[in-house]
Amino acid sequence: MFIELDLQSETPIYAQLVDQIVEGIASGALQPGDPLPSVRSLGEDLGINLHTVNKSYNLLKQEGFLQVHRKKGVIVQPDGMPGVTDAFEEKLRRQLRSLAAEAAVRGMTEAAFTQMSTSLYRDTITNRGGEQR
Amino acid sequence: MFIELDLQSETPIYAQLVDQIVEGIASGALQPGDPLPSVRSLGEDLGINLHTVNKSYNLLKQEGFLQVHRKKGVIVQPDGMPGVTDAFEEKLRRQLRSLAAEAAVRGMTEAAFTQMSTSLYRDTITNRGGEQR
Amino acid sequence: MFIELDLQSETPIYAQLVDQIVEGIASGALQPGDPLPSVRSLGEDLGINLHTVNKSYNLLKQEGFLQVHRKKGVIVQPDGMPGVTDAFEEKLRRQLRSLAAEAAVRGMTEAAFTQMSTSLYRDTITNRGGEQR
Amino acid sequence: MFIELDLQSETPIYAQLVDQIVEGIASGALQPGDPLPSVRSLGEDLGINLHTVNKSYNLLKQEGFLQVHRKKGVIVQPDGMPGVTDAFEEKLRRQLRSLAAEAAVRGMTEAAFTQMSTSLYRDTITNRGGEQR
DNA sequence: GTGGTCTAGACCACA
DNA sequence: GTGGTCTAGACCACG
Repeated sequence: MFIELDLQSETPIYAQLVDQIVEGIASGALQPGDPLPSVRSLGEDLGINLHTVNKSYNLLKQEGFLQVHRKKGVIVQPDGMPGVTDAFEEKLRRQLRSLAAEAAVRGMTEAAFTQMSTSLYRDTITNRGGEQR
Repeated sequence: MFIELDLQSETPIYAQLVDQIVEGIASGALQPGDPLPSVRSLGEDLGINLHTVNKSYNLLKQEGFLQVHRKKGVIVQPDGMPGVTDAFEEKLRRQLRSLAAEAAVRGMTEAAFTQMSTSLYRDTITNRGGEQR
Repeated sequence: MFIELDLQSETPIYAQLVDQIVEGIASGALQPGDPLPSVRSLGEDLGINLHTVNKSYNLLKQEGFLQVHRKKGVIVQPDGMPGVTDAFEEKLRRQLRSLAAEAAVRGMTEAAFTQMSTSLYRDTITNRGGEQR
Repeated sequence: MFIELDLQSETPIYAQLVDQIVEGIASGALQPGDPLPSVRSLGEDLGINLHTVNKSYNLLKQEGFLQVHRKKGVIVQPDGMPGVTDAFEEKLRRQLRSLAAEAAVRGMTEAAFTQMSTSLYRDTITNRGGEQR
């Protein structure tokens, strides 16, 4: 597994898990249709409570990133990922604004900020072979 | 006052306040040396408890954005804002990575993501006379 | 518990608690990785409010002496204590200078002052097996 | 005047003033019998409230470091400084213990700590020509 | 059950 | 009147 959790972090474990799975999909490490470990086995692997894993899976299902199949178990959404919803754009705006403001106050230039955003975007999709829409 | 809080939001009130003050500094609405309202009056204005305001002020003091002056009360840091610390860069990286990943998965292009980052950065510093690029 | 508070003292309770915990770590009574009581139980034990305990814990967390672990609760920093930071050296200097000055004015000799410093340093690390000199 | 105040400091202004005057006496800059500025003029010089100066002077009078003469005004104690009282020794112990503990935890050696104490003691009495009891 | 957050009301030191 | 401290009681997210 490519998942790393920081138990000292302020961000809840379930949220870290959600993030890492999304990053896994973005990078191509997880392809549409790919199966995910069962709640129980992943919980064991990571040394965390299975309720926590469950919470992450449920959130990702609600968002449309995962599907829960009665037979195949939990798999990565095979029928196309959800697009840019209003809710997401709103969240993106809010967080970017906050980060940009602090960056500006700390003297980070626009160029540096933009550069960082771009390079982090690129990093996340490294393994996808550029089949970017 | 230019501060707007969403009391229903899941992000803590004190964190929203912190953000808004930082954005105020970034935009130039709050200049170095400017006094901030007392915890009591701001709390009253915003309809929140003074302890909540206090928590925000203290966080900003720790970060070096505010000073508690024995005569002037709470003021915006007059002696130069803190630079880009390791801690901030780390936070920036972590959050940008997470946002970029979800954006990519949802089909937002690199150009769109970069564009959004840049424009939000610009928005935050509109009132500052562009003495930062 | 080895903690004694003087509720009548002019030094805030939370500061006394901070001191005592640091002394506990120095003496070896608290080892890296050791769990601390929950804010509730310690508060009850000491007859103080849990928020006061919380404040102490948070200060110690900021300084890097404690960690808030999502599974183990609050524990003594297991990954190496913070070193001699500029801020600490500054504080040390300021306080020692003040104490030394008053001691000198009151006729305490350099030898007596030095002797007292040394012996108090030794006292604090008695139980640590001398792996620090 | 050799007095410097830090209005951003956590230590109250009156306490800083007390400290600096004691250090002045320790260093010999203020000799027994020397007059101190009036409450009013010192307050003006330092840009602080005269009540604050008053508080400092009163504390120092209580401790026996100053005398208030009806004619000469405020002067440095000419009839011998107060010795090492129980209260002072207690205060000294408490603060040194606290500092020593934190120093030890941060990895400062006994030698370094002792060295620092000694050198700060020496610094305070530099200008006194060694007429140390 | 844990820490985090928020509210509320009170006292005090400080300036 | 200001911030700092302490107490108290409540709700919530987390695991």
